[in-house]
Amino acid sequence: MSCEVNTATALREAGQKVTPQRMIILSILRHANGHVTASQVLTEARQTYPYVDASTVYRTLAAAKDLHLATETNLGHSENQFEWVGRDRHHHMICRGCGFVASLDNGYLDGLAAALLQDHAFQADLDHFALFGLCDGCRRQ
Amino acid sequence: MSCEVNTATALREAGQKVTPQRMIILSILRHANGHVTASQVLTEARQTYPYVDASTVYRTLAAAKDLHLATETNLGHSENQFEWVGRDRHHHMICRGCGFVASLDNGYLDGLAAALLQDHAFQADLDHFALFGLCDGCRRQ
DNA sequence: GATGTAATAGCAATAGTTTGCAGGTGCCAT
DNA sequence: ATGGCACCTGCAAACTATTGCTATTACATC
Repeated sequence: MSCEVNTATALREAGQKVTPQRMIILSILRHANGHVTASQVLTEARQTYPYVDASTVYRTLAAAKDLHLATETNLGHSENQFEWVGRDRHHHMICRGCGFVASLDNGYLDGLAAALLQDHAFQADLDHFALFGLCDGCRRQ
Repeated sequence: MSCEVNTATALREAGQKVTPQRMIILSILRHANGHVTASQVLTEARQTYPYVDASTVYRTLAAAKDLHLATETNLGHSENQFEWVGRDRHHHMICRGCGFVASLDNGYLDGLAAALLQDHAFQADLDHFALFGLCDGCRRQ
């Protein structure tokens, strides 16, 4: 089963429709291999299908986020970053001193998710977190 | 020592300047007792000092965030929420189904912060987190 | 294959946020 | 008290994101 079919099925199962625009947008996201901004997605989508609107990109990305197909993260810039949720769930540590971004394994938040579910019956979406702070170098200063 | 003096000292120690606008903005934030949006701060600030600009509010709030005097959080609406960092640090669980917001004690993230510091020498700012997910009611549906 | 319905796309308007710049101001050192 | 410098402010413009509306389209059902 190709990934396109997966995407389409996920949309349909949520009672949403599969449209060319959505498939283009989500395909771009999936093949981006990393973070992309909404405007990057828009620019690229228009190369295939010139009349894609920005609002469609935002709405599609928001829908994908709700379905856990994608994540939206503010990495400290003005534009939010979107990323396909693949097999390698991870988080980010972002140094507020030097801007350095490091990845963080999912395991660190598993315990938190379990505790929230047990104590508060709250099922947290801990797909992709941006943790701001200070890296070793900046902390010593 | 009054809180105004604390605020002014914190600014100065960071090499920043104490101006009327900044003191008004931060005073509003401090006495808001909860979340406020940038535009609420702006509106209120103008009652004291009519020519405060929105950009000044944003810049001041960003500066306060860097100094850990305030937090900025996206609670799922289009406007970000700002809050004074007082003694009662807390986090939020936000249901993506019904929008319900619940508070979460700081303790849940202490372990995470300690682990990050030990394993990655990264000092995370876990002042105020927004955790999205599903509440008990919405999860059962 | 035709049909009805609910969801989506595009457009335009609006809202929220950030940035560049020129002039003004706080504050440290003298 | 004064001078100088770095920082801050307000303005305007650019940019990012959201929303209402109408026409269109996907797709389940017949």
